[in-house]
Amino acid sequence: MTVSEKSLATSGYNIGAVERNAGLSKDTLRVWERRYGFPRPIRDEHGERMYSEADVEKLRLLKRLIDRGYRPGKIVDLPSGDLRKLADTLGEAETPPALRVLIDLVKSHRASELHAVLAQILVREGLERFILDTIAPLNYHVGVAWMRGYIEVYEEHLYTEATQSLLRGAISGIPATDRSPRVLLTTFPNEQHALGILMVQALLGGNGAACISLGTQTPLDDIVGAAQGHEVDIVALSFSAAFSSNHLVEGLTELRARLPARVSIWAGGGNPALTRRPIEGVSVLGRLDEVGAALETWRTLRKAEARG
Amino acid sequence: MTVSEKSLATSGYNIGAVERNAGLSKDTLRVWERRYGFPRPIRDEHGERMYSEADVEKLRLLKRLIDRGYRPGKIVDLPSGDLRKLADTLGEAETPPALRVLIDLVKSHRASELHAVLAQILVREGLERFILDTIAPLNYHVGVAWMRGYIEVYEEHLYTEATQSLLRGAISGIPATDRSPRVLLTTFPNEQHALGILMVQALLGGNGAACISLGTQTPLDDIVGAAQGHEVDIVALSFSAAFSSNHLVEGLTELRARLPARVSIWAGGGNPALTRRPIEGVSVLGRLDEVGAALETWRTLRKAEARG
DNA sequence: GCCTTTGTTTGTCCAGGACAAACGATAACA
DNA sequence: TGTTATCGTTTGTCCTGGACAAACAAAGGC
Repeated sequence: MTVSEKSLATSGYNIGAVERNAGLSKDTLRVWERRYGFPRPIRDEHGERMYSEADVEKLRLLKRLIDRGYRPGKIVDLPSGDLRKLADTLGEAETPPALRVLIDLVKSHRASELHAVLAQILVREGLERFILDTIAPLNYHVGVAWMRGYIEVYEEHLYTEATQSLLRGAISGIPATDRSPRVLLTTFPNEQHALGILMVQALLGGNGAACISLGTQTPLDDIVGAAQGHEVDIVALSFSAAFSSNHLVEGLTELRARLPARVSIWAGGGNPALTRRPIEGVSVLGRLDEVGAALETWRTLRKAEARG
Repeated sequence: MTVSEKSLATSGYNIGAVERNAGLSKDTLRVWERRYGFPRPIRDEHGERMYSEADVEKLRLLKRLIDRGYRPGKIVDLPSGDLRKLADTLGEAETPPALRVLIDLVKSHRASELHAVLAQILVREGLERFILDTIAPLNYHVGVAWMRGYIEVYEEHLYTEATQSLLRGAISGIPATDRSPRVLLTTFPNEQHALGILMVQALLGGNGAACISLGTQTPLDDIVGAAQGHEVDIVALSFSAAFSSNHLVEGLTELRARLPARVSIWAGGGNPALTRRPIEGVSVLGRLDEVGAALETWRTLRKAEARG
């Protein structure tokens, strides 16, 4: 009898299955049981934990709230209903009707229609306005909708796919250039959100910079290696709200120390740590619409240096 | 002293980093140390394991060989050199000159040139042949080159970006359809490789199937939810060689149990566990060129069912 | 030959202790 | 008033060493 057959037969989850399903490590699950008394799964004939469907459901809710800043000790004793209400009241901003229509397309699983409508907007408004006025705010509101439980994880995945597809299509339409600056785009390990660097790549490419994207999750060593190998002028990194603030500060500080001074570092994205305290030698792009200006500034400065 | 400063100073990996890097669980790493005496990492000032670069390197080699059917106890004592020789004889095929040229472009950081050459091949050969004859074998050989240390992580990232960009561009050019089957494409959590599902999406889309991609790393629950929400006929999953064999079998078994019988499951990718033992109710696509045939088979069967 | 049984290997689970990093509150300072 | 240090609390990850089921290999019986 295999493990999964066993868990199916008794209709419960073993600790490994819960780790996969709820996204909480085995160590965490055991230590929560010890400290908070939840979850307290029944044991099978060999003393191994068997979690119920309700346990896993509540663990998922807890994980969602903790990701948004709640602390386990404060909410672990609340019943599932209260947790659900809490998740509902999290998002504050009203969604504008134009975006609401798009989110409803996501919600009703009309993937191809969503893609078509977005493509239409892209053609009508042009790449830059499309990103600044549609995709960036839409990202935010999809995030809010997800947090409220209004859309499911898989619906958010669907949205991300559609957007990525459009952006990559638009980027590949930008003619290659050797104009400076050369910009390396990526994220640190554990940062999975690719949309940030795609948007920046599109904006920079549209302004004639030479972009080299490494996708997400490049180890620090390799960022340094790539910056040297490709002889870039700027390393641009994106940080979503979920990324650990400390890792952000430590990572950027270490990167700054290891890159030659002539290579600029740009950091952007929705992470609050970016606006908390400046990091020496790192430029923070608070919003996407600052990208164009930052590029102009860089070119002006470099020209002045060349002259002086 | 922070984690990254610490890791910078002593230049080692903690056990969590090794788990991510070599794909062996913490439990496994500890029990190997207890049983085989390898790896025997030094300890930091708090008694925590600090693995060396060489340890991680050898662990990666071991993992690769074990995935191919070798048993830990038999090979763990061999020196890295012998393991490498063993691994070399596994990846039997010589890299054909045509692919060699492409890999050398990766190696010499000529990103735009690589993109241009690939785009040329795509136009000349058509999407299906491009994928089957160029991208699929190239993927394999880039993987081998990385394993042998011939190319760096960031060079592999660069290759992945170029390929993704081309494939997504091609996919977005495929007109939307409502022809059956409806196929949901994604990967399990911890499986980050997106190229597998992109290639399948391109092949299926080219054959008139309606594809819905969720990107990578969709939790099991959400795969089930998406399959229902989108009313799909087939759920297609991709598994790279690095994905844990145990999680693969358990995950697929659980998914099979939770999806209605009328929904087919297709599994593909380079993971050796797929070809080791069949999983009931799961179709394994050993190679990409089986996708077309599998699609035909599905349509024939469905037509027969409708008649009978 | 093939199927069952028995022995060995191997990965995952367990308990309960420890501690660094993250967090939050309070105090000191500009 | 607002911003930076200090200190206690919370929380996740790591530790040890034991146990055992599942996977695998080898030997036995039909």
